[in-house]
Amino acid sequence: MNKPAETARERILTAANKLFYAEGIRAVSLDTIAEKAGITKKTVYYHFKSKDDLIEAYLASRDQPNLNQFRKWFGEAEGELPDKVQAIFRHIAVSARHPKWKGCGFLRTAAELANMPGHPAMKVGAGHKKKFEAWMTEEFEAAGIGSAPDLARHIVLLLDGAFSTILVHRDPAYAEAAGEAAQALVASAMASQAT
Amino acid sequence: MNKPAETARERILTAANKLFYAEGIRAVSLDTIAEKAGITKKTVYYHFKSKDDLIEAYLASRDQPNLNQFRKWFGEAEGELPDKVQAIFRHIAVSARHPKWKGCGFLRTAAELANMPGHPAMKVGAGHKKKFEAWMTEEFEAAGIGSAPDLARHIVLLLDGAFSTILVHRDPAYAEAAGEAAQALVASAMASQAT
DNA sequence: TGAAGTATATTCACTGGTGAGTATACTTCG
DNA sequence: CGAAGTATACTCACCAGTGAATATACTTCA
Repeated sequence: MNKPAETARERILTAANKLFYAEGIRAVSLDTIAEKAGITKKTVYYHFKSKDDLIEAYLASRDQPNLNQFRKWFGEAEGELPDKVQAIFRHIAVSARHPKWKGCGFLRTAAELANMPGHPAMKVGAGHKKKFEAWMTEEFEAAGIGSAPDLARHIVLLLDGAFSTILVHRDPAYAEAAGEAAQALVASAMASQAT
Repeated sequence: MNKPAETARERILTAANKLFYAEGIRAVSLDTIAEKAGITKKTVYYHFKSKDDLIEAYLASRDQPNLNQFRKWFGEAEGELPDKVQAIFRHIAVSARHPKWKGCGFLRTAAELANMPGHPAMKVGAGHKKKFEAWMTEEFEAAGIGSAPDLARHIVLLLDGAFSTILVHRDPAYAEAAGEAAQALVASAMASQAT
């Protein structure tokens, strides 16, 4: 009945999350992950077929938590729709000030695996981004915006642009700028929509 | 009087360009680069202090060519300022259809080196992106747009967003969408500017 | 002029270390 | 018992970087 708090599999995933995100996919060995999880490499291979399999599981484990985070930022924001969208970017700017922030794990993994388009982790990453875009589309449709899919895509572009440029310049101001552009685009789409 | 066409150093850089861009920084060994360049690894170390040094040189060698490409696309485009900006995105969409296209080398390198913010290659990458932003600012200022720096930054965000999302989804349509958003932002900035 | 010296450029063969993945044996508990 | 889970100890390939030697070309000065 005593809870060891975490199974071996969970400890592996926790360690993989931290290390893959902090250092990058190819920079981290399974030896390092096993050591951090407090088990041996063979146990990693018992729970995961290969390193690629673990990479996929790492991204899959971030899918829902990340989406929920965005939903929370959006939902709890004050103001109208444009402000709620902008709030997402404001929160990213805040996150990006933490020293451990290293951009978007999905985007960075996609960059590292660019030469393996069929990699299962790439599909998880693409699925994650699609879900975000679909959610934005829903929100815009609910607000009666006609060009909801186009607008959602523009927001996605600004969001991923913010992740990338902040990482290059180490300057969260790019998230603020993206938030302003997003706010303007949403406001403009609402204005051109007769009520 | 016979021309050996390329020095060893140039051959190394050419090989590094192709391999680093195609496979990623950490995925490519100096053995592979040396082999592709038709020389010995030790010769690589004669011309470059370390792998990190070669990575830096690789990015530096892409700085001007990439900027010139953007300038050419912009300069040769028909139409007004918004259309010229949009043309950049249209050309990216075309490029992204080539099978060898793997996104922006600067962005992907930044993603791989996210855990080494002080890496010299990161500075080269940041400098490259800053130059693009500065050039856009100039163009907008020349057109009499008051908020030129803000607008330039928004274009940068859309551009890097396009690079990232195309890579994730393997879908050049994101460049078209970004181009439309960029076109709209520029047109809007021009409209709100009294002539 | 030409021999001796020096800088440039390159090779072969190697090292110490790490990487992914595995063969086999031990443990623990239903 | 026997299956699930874990450990020890290993293989084999690769990788960043180096030591020692060599070839080539450019000085310098007797």
